[in-house]
Amino acid sequence: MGDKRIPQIPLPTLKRLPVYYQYLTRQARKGVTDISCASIAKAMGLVAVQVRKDLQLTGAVGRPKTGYRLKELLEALERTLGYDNKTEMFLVGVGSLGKALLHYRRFGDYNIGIAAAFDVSEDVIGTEIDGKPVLPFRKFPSLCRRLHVKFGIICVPAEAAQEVANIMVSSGIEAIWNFAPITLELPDMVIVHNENLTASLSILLKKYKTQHTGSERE
Amino acid sequence: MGDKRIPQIPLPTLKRLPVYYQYLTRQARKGVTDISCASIAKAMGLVAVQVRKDLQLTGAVGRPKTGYRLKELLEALERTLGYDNKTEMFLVGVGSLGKALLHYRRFGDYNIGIAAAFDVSEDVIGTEIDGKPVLPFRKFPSLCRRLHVKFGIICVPAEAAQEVANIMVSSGIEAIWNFAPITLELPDMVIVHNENLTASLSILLKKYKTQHTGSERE
DNA sequence: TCCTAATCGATAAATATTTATCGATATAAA
DNA sequence: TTTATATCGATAAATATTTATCGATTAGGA
Repeated sequence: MGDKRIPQIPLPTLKRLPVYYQYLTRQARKGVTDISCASIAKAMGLVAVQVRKDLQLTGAVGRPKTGYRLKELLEALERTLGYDNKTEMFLVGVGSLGKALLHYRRFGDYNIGIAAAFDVSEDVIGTEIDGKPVLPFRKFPSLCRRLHVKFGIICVPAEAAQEVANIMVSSGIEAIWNFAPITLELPDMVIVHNENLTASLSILLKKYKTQHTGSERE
Repeated sequence: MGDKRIPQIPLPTLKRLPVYYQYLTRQARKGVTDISCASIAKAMGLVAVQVRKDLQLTGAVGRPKTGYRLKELLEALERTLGYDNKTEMFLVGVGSLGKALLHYRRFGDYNIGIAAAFDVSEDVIGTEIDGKPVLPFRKFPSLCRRLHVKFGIICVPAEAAQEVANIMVSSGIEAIWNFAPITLELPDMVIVHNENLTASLSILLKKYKTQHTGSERE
């Protein structure tokens, strides 16, 4: 079911790589030039072997006794994660969450930008948020095709999400970052990545209760 | 490293349970009364055995031929995920993301509420967002103790996150939902759940590139 | 009433991921 | 120059997770 193509990088590793990258960027800014798996692991609450195995998948090579050259390691991560090419996205749904994402500056660090936002509400159409124009959603298909945008962000309510996704895909979008708490039904070709904040908060809640009310009573 | 307590529910399952819950709630609203693993799996892009195994961990019991009684299943999930008790949270950092979370209505569906927000900026202190007061951060410790709030949300910039987390913990917070892109160093007792939006977007990017530029050239 | 088909629950197999171990090697100190 | 040691890379072991299989059971139709 869904995409059966074998990923070159296991998903658990892929989830950790960007976090390593963030940490390593900060270390580089502090002036660190060489770094070992052990120190990375310590900072991130992991074990060294795991970090080593993850980093091996980026093609980076370290050296005995001193570890990795930080600069080389960052470059390897950038190549692996695709930060070395500019990526433009279109966002749909300029509610409070959509606005928050439009304000987010950090995406730029990874060569990712939101080119424009779309909505159906007259209240926001015509405004600009952090320099990005908010356009009427009916213009999405033509603009998407014209600018060859392949990435979409869905920030509309759950009820509207499937329809927005359908229009996105028929307009040429090939990868969707979905903040609506529903499972989108789309062709297997389309990459969907769900960001389900409520579900995520729910995990925190359960982890807490597991630890504090002991094991399930039975 | 970190918490070594064995979780009763495997993390991958725990991540899926709230998503089942969301889907099942919608089905219930549509008037569905009985539901099978096969149909749930189909809707969510999973396989039936996996859904069955996940649901078994909630204690719900299904019946041959008809599947689960939806009402019973929802109750089992609510018990398992802790939605059956009210949870109050404090949020720190009322930037655009913090505001977006304060506006989020869906947390209420799970009996989770943000009781108040805190910031150091005079621009927001004293305002109300969706009925929740924004208070000066210096009042956090006393209020936190007084109201016995155990859950904190961190929406401040990365540079300030560790300090905010420290103050949270010393004020009695026991579980933190962290939106800052850094790994917090805190006592093992404290549950931390990271919501790293940039890292997450990065995963989408990589999945896309993996599928479209084929396998790593080598 | 009897038969068929759909479904669960349990067990087992397969696969994926994490963790341990160990030899080789380069750096830095003696 | 020699030696001690931190580290990597590779391989192997352990663990966790997903997927397959199969018997038992129940609803619904013949």
